[in-house]
Amino acid sequence: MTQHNQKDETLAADTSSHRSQQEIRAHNQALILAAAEEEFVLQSYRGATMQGIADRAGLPKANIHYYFKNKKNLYMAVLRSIIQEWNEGLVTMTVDSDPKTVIEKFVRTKLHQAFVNPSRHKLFAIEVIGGAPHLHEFMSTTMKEWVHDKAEVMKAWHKQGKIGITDPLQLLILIWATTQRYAEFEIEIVGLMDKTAYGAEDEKRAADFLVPFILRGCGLQ
Amino acid sequence: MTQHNQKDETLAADTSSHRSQQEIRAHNQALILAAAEEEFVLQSYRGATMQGIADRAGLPKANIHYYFKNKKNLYMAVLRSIIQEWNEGLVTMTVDSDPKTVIEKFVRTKLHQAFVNPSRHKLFAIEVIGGAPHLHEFMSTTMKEWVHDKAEVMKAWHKQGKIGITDPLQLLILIWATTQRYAEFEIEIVGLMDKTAYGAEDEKRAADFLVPFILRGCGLQ
DNA sequence: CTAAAACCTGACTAAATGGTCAACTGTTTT
DNA sequence: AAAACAGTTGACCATTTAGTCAGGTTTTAG
Repeated sequence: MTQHNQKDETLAADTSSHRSQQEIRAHNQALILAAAEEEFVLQSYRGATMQGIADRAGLPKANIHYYFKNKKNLYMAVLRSIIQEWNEGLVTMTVDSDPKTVIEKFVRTKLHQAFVNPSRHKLFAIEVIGGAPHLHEFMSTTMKEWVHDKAEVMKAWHKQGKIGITDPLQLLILIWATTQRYAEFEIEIVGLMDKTAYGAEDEKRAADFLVPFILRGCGLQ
Repeated sequence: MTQHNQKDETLAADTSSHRSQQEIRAHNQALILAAAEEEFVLQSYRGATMQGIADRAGLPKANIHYYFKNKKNLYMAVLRSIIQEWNEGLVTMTVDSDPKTVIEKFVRTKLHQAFVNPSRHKLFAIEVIGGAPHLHEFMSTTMKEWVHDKAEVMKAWHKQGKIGITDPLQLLILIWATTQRYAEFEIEIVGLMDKTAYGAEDEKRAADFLVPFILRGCGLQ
């Protein structure tokens, strides 16, 4: 509303001894977004309260409303940052790429994202499971294009005899399912391993299993 | 609203021309549980309202409270019915079983459950993603025992050279992830296939991809 | 230095919602 | 038949919570 005023205007120069308004704004928005992400995951949209988010961010509730018009607005902002990360994690994949290399890289990237930032994957999952009411646009444009594009590449690979997969969509679903699972079902998996949280070795353990398994499944080993 | 005509009312002994109280009770409880399941999936625990569940069941709100003490009670009842189904879908798996047969059966069973009753899988997933606050007991007893039991069997298979898997837990995670994904992410998957709902052929398409892929991954083909 | 702009926040309000209850109707038992 | 019991429901209440706002403080620009 009243907060789309000055944006960068200085970028580097800041000689003030106090925190500039830009810094404050950036800092607080990041603080709120992080708090909101956690709260929305733990409590889901309706269960999360603005007061809870405020407490987690260490700010008064009215301040949350100062930066984000309303709850929905804040939720959308969190989703937007997740989509942004999703876009960054994309592997380049062309007809001339080596399937084994590309698929291994893709699996490892997605798996790493899952272990590094499980909250985001959980939130995304909850949104999709609940019917993706706020993600329709993203899923029917960006994501669909990407999927169809990659499916074409994989079909070409198959024609060249480079890969044993005839239904690329199913493979993409499988890779997403298996990698993201470690984030989404963190509590269950950690519990089954008699731990309380993932250790550094768990991503490796997952990758050591998953990468060869999937390559074998694709007939690439 | 008032169209709950009597159904069979024949069951065994019922000479009355009206519905017996037992029938009424069973009927209404089932009605409410089904409505609650949908509502809890779509809105998540806090988002679901007793009024919403009542509307979906075609009953006045106070009637929901007559059958289920409170919201939590109702939610737990829904979870309990899900766990019951989970227990029924278990494949018998011993050291002497044939890995290929057992794994294929397991995958097909889980996949079928996912396509037949996606709502339940969605609800279970939301619960786990949100930290499984109501499933701790189930996960730390029944489920853990089952997993450790099957892991032992698979380790024995590996020692006998019957299977190329050294980390059975990872395999179980993968099978659950890939099969349940079709239920949990129904909206996304259906959207990517340019449909609005699964058709009869989609379970087959998933099975035709998944079963050979997983068997290959296990080195069983 | 000063005025404007941006930031901050305690106190308040309106709406939503879980849960209760008393009065009622229909069924079962004796 | 009639008492006892089970099911039904509109009206009500207490609590929670998103969102507002007026008046404050701090930063920035001229």
